[in-house]
Amino acid sequence: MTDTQDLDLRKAAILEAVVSEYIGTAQPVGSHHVARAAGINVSSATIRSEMVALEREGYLMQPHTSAGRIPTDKGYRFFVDQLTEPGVLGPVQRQKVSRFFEQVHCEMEEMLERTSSLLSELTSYASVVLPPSHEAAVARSVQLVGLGPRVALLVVVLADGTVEKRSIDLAEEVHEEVLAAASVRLHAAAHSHPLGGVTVTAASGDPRVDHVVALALSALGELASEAHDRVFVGGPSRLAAAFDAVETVSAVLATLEQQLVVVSLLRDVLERGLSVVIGAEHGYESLLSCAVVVAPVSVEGQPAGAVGILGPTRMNYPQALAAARVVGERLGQRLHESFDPTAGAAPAAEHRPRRRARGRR
Amino acid sequence: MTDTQDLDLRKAAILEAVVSEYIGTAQPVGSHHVARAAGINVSSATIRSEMVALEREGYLMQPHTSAGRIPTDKGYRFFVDQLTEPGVLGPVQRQKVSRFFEQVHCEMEEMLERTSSLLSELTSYASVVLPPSHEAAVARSVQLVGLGPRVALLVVVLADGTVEKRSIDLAEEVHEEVLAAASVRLHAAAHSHPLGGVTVTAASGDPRVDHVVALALSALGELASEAHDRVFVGGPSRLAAAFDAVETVSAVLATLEQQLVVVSLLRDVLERGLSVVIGAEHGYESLLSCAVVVAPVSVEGQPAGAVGILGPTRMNYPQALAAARVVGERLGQRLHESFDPTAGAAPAAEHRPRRRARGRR
DNA sequence: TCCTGGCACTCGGTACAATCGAGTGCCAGC
DNA sequence: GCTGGCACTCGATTGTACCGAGTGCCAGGA
Repeated sequence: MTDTQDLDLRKAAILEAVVSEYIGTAQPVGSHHVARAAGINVSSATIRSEMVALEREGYLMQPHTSAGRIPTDKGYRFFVDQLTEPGVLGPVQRQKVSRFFEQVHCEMEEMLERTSSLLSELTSYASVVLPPSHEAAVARSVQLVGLGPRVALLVVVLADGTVEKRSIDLAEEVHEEVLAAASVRLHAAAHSHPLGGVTVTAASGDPRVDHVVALALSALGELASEAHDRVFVGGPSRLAAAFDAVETVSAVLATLEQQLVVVSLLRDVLERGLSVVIGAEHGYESLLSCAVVVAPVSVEGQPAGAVGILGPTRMNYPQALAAARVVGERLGQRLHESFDPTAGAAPAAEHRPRRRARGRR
Repeated sequence: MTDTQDLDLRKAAILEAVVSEYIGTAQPVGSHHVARAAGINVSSATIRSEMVALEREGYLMQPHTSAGRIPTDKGYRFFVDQLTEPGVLGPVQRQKVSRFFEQVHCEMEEMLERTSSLLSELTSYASVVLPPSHEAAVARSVQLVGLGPRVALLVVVLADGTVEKRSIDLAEEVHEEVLAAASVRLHAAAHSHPLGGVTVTAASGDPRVDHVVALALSALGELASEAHDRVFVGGPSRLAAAFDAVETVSAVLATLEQQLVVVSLLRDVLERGLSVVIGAEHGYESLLSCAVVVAPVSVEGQPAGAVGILGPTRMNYPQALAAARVVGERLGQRLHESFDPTAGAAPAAEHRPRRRARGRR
């Protein structure tokens, strides 16, 4: 009964009209408006009866009798899945993207941060950028630096230019030389290895060194698994404009402040292979009135984080999908060019990426 | 005429009553309410005539005839300067602060970030934490790490545990050994020197090394001056609750997103030696309806950043002042204990800091 | 059978008046 | 110089009427 897959063609057209108009106006849409919409050639009366059916099937709802209809989450879902293809960015936006990726030249973090701003600017919603996981990242350098007599800092430089660190409590006082020796051993063991899989086989002659190395290794392990719980959130201020109830804004922002929640939301979406999550589809109560559009970022086919857009459920899906996809793709290329050691390093202004052409015209 | 300094005692009492009540209720305050307030022993009629005077002198205003009065920026200013002393934190809050500083144990950035959350939680406003400037920071380690054939990363570890980095474009391909040699020279030159004042005197034998060193030095200089344009903003979601117009929220958040603006605002306030800035007193139009409370953070008497609270002009100043002051002070101590090399490093759970006692009971 | 125009009905939004009440300014009197 | 009293203002609330967008239903026509 609720077989979703195919709504009768006319119903689909009506649903599309309702969603499109509601996205634009934020006002409940009445049968007359739908009748006037392009591609609909039946009277408003007919549309009314169809709308009753759509409502019964859960695609639409009425805020109150004698008002127009607004889409339900299910309605949006159908719209996104069946009625709309990715959409294309406008020329202005496309230019913004191009210019951005031509000009940006900086550390990883700053790049992600700015990408996040870009995405937010393109769509007028908040955006989220999830950095590549460190599990697979290759260490370029590992170093122990003494901070105090009993505190050392483990500094790891990854191939992508990221630097991670962690302070280590050395229960007892440790000599500079011991630290240095440990640092050398660590560097040798970790260099060019993925962060997750560093081991030190043989013991050195000095048990004090071994002790420090062991401590550092466990810290390294923690880094590998933990450190990627960061996201870059862009343009939260635009959320205030997208909603009208101040409490909604407050609740959504509060959720966005909890990086952990955002990270797991994004990961979850990615794992489920989705690109859009609407309203209650994710489990977060505070984000009930939000939708999230996600696009993966990949470097040479390997997953390397994601970009996301967070807006009201009545967001402009085609546009958001297009923006996320394009920015995700370009970001992947950019990461590849700038940071991947196998590539030609210094990024030139113009590079037509070698294609894996995807119906983008 | 507008001599501010002294309002007649009774006027001052009335002003105080109005401000206090308005801070609590956000409703215009009428003469009857004031008459009922503690410490006021005159009739509402008398108060009315005094209020007329206060309004004429610019301390109060009426949203419309036949409404109560609300304070102007000038009114708040007088309240803060003359009518209120710092205030004391409630026991619950004080406990939160203590527990926080006992438990927190992590890198600099995370500590600042969390401090920011703490401050926001204490006050229910947004908070801002300005990290210590790097100008004076002492380098613990300087390192060059090759990322690609023509790209190297300059990694600097500071005594406070901060790590800064900057990628360097080496116009031409550079050998690992050259990089290593340059790295060693840099480290020697920079170790234990303040970031701002690193120089390399003698040339090495190898011009290629010298070239790389020169590039790195200039990058180092940039780092010293630029890198501190960061702030940690906490609890922006609470702003949504503090204002009621959604556009205000949006404007304020947008301003908060521009780190640069926030940094210069804070620095400006610090330089002017103020601890409170109200409404139009700072020059930022978008923050017209905001007030900022700032407290310096100092480590052993040296300025080391600041903490700030950003809320509506009708914020609870005594509480905010107290919170900022206490957190700023504790943060300074904490930074000292954790990161200052001259101190006893490993921070134990209980340390009665040696005081510089300040009327805190 | 399905679509359509027509019709009665619903109900939120707006406009308007009446009322209420918190608050004011002014003034005569203590 | 303070106070109580009084007339007045004006936003907020309530009630009423009305408009109009929108609905559901139905009889008639392709």
